[in-house]
Amino acid sequence: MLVLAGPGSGKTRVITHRVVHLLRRGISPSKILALTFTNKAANEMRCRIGEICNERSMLISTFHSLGAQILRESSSAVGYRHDFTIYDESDSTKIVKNCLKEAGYEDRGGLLKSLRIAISNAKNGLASQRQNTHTRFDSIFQSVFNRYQDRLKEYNALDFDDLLYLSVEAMKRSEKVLRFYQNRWKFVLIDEYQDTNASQYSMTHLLVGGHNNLFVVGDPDQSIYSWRGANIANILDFEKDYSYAKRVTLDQNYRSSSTILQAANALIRHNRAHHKKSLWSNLGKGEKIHLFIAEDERQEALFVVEEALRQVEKKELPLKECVIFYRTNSQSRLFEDACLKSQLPYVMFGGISFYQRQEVKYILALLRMVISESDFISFAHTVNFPRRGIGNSSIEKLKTRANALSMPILTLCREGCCKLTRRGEKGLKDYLNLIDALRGMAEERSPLKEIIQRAITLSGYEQVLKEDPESYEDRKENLRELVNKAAEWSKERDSSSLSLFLEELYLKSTLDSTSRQDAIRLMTLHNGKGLEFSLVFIVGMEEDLFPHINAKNSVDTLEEERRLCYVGMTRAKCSLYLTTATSRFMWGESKVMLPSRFLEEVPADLLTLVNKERCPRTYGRGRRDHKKA
DNA sequence: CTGTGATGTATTTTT
DNA sequence: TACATCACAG
Repeated sequence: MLVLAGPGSGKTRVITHRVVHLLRRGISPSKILALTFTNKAANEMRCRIGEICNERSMLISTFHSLGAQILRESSSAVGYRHDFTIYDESDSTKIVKNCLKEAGYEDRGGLLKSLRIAISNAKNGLASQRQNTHTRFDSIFQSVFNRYQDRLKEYNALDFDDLLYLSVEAMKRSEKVLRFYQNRWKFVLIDEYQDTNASQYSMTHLLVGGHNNLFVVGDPDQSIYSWRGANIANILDFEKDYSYAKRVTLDQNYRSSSTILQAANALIRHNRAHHKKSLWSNLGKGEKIHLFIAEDERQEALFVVEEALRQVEKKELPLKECVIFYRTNSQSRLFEDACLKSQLPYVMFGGISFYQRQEVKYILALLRMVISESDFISFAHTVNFPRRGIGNSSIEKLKTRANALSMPILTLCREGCCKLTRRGEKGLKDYLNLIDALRGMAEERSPLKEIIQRAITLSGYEQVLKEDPESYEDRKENLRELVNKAAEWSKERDSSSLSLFLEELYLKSTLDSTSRQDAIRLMTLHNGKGLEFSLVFIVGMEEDLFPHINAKNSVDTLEEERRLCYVGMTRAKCSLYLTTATSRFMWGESKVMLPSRFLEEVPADLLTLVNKERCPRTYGRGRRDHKKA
């Protein structure tokens, strides 16, 4: 069954109710699998199902978590041990960097970044089917890619893409594995199907192979992840792939005023091939869409924050009903500052996620060394911090040696035959003692909370933090939060398994303790998908920022920007503000900005200019009343 | 090995 | 801007 569902038409509701329906019909919850793309979405679904029928034992998971689970159970089919570590983007980038160096190339002209992307694409497109054209890039790619894969294996680690790619491989290579999973889940439901990439598509196809009992929900007009491999054809061709599929279209919107929907419809109509469905609602016209034109980015931020406060008071809304959407993370700082200045409580989503903060990352890397003997990246991250006299050249020496003897890095260190400086030898011994002490605790099944607390103190990290009083409290607070999270997690799962805890943390981009706080939300447009708010600001509506300059050289990417704008607008229930600045400080200099074409694409009669009197000289609406400077 | 300061360089979106 | 890398001194 294919459900094509526009924004606000009750997509998630459809899935939750289908699950509930299955349960009521007596289907065992363990036979049901629901897949989402984000943990946030998975949690929400879990809660909503729980509210209705108090049944929590079915698997509701992201594709990546499912991949991890499959590989924990069946990784031997693809030649991996089951106790692998999962590397995030920054970990794998470090490896690529090393490989590039080893292969004898310099990272100039963004080569590193292109390689990262090429590697990811090769895995996501499944089967590294890059044609072997003999360009320079291809030869570099081949040698780096091979090294990269070797390193991952050596470190007993998988990157994010491997979680999908290798679980597909496992099912392809082993009939037994395939059968096992096909029998395990007899009902598969997928949310946001338009975001599936080739790996996810194959995974789905394989999983439902035995029964074809598949229920997907999605909206081609909300596809905003093609840059990470999502393929819109997966949803458009659904009826070809599954010839007897039924299709249902949901086009009544229960969220937004008709003005907002009209605007969004008009916008998306500028795409060549948007799915022909027009949203409608019977919630009334509501207010016009507000347009604010600021002189510069600071005025923009100030206006947005003040206006948010005004509206929230006037309409007696809770603060969390209000969101500020921006295109790039770098814009977030402006709004953070403005919120601080106006003493407006805020929560920022995305950005530097919790576990990527250096203090958290350090402790997590240390903990990973507790479970892994071969995780070189975490080793390099922790071995000389605090300073133990083991600098880059020593680490390099250890790495080459481990590689030559094909021995896990820690095992090598224990052998103690590496001819370091006297200080280095001593430092390394201290480090090993630290790891072993923590291992001892883990083996005795000490509570997670205590292991982590011990890691913080015993490593001497706390002392190091104190040296920078400026940031001490913040960092300490983050670590405290990590400890709390661990305690909470243990209690919830009734488990004190360090490895399970780490895995879950690494697959999570955020720590969702903030989700209930009553504060205004700051996030990128991408982060907003699936959410709704009474009061929405979309800021930085300027050419080259939104649509982003990098997206402007092809129609496909430009249309994706437009879909992103569509997603943003349709988050709004009753008030929508679009703001733009005529000049903006970027790359160290002030630049004159032109209003986004998306503003022109919204019918003028749906808009109202907020600040006619304050900025009389600037841009008016439409070509006709565009003032000449 | 470690710390400092100069110099260069690249700036989308994320599981 | 702001982050990474490099050269150099201690």
